[in-house]
Amino acid sequence: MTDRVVPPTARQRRRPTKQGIVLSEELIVETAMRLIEEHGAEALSVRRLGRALGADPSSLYRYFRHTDDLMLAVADELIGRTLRIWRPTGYWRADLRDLGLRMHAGALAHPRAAVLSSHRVTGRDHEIQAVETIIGVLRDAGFPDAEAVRIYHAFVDQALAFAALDSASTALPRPAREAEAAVWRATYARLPADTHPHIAATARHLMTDMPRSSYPMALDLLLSAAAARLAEIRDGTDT
Amino acid sequence: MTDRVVPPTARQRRRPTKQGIVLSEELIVETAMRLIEEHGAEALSVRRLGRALGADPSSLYRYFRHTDDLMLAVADELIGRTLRIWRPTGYWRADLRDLGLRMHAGALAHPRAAVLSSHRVTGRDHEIQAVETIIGVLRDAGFPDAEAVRIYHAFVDQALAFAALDSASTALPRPAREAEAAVWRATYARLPADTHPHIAATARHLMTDMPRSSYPMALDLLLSAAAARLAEIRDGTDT
DNA sequence: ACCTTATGACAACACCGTTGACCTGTTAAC
DNA sequence: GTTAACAGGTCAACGGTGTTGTCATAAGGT
Repeated sequence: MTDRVVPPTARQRRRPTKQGIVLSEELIVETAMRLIEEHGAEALSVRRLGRALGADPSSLYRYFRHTDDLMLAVADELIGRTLRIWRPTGYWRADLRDLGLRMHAGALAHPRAAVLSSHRVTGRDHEIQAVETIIGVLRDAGFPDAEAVRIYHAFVDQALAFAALDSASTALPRPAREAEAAVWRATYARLPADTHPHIAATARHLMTDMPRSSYPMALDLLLSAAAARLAEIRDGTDT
Repeated sequence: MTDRVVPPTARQRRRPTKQGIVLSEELIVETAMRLIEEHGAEALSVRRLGRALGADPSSLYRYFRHTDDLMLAVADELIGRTLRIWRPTGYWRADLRDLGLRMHAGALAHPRAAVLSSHRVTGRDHEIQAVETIIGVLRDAGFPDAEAVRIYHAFVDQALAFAALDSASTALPRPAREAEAAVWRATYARLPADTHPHIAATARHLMTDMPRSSYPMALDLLLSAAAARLAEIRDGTDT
């Protein structure tokens, strides 16, 4: 290995693969996202990606230092796509609710990117734009700076965290999912009321609620708590 | 492969490994947890676990059908340990806050178990006990059944989701973590106010808040939203 | 003492990420 | 045009992974 690492943006001398395709960072990221969306997150490997691109796996290391680097590029593209289809209305709570649901939906297919982008800073364009936008919504709504940052942080992490969590269950093959439901019925729905009164009393609700994602509920709770804080702040300031 | 699968609880004929140790489900789970806690979640592999136990890796498949099965056993043991050191005081909000923090802390070292236990039902003792306990706290506080289940679900998933998310950053080696902080300083702290006014205005807060886990904030938001709902419910019922 | 069989061991399969060495087409300079 | 440099694609290998088919043997019941 001489340098191998990535020359940044200006590549010249692009030579086509044996199979005739010309690599580029965008093409690689697009192909990776397509593979993930079509065959699930765990179906992405450097070798499979190389095969899909018609290139030797090791070629990709001319563009990304490791797989994490590639996933960070995927994450930034994901942020970009999400922001692009989001239209703020000016009502902060509705806007954040919409954005949260969109982030969750987008990240659901890309859990690895979601986890990475929560603790790695890419410093890429889309990421910066997202931070600016969300903090802007909160500050414009009237949250003081420190509070805006804390709510921003909880909001983003919650969307990403639930997406990563929920992706594990949506990735489960259908028969396995039905097996899970069967365990619920076989175990929890049959616990006697004298040893497990609370489960027995709520078994009906458990069986309908547990197979669904709890993210919408968690999001609404977060937003209404934020609204309550904002009301307090306004009262305290105005009066 | 004849049957291989797991004979349930009653094993007879236990024969020691070549290195003289006698396997058992508990010993395997304990050893797995020890390995994870000592060397990180990604350090656990069937082969390493076998080595640590003084057994051939394939022997473990007499006790667990796949790695997920093992992780589910780890998850149940984790729930057990967490519940065991938790002492409810009777104040639902304080109790749930304490439990949430403990679950988060416990699962932080076992992210894979956390993710699995959120969407796979083990039906094991500790899991059942945890469900009964938490729903009990909520119902005793006065939440109606449907609401208690929804809040339970959001509460548990939030603790597990943030644990899985946060574990990725705590697992990061120290130099890498410092590199992240450097990116924050180099990129976000220097964005000019005319193009990125909100980031510029809050840069100071971002730099102190972002490296920390947002789970405590998210937990408090969830609990205060729940408290507000409870107050509404009580008012609506009483008056 | 024998027979059955549960259970541990072995070897193999098909993957994985990553890297050092090599080779060649493209480009820029002459 | 010719040539020389080198970016970037390719090859082969390393050391890992989960998992399974087959075999051998010690433990337990009779």
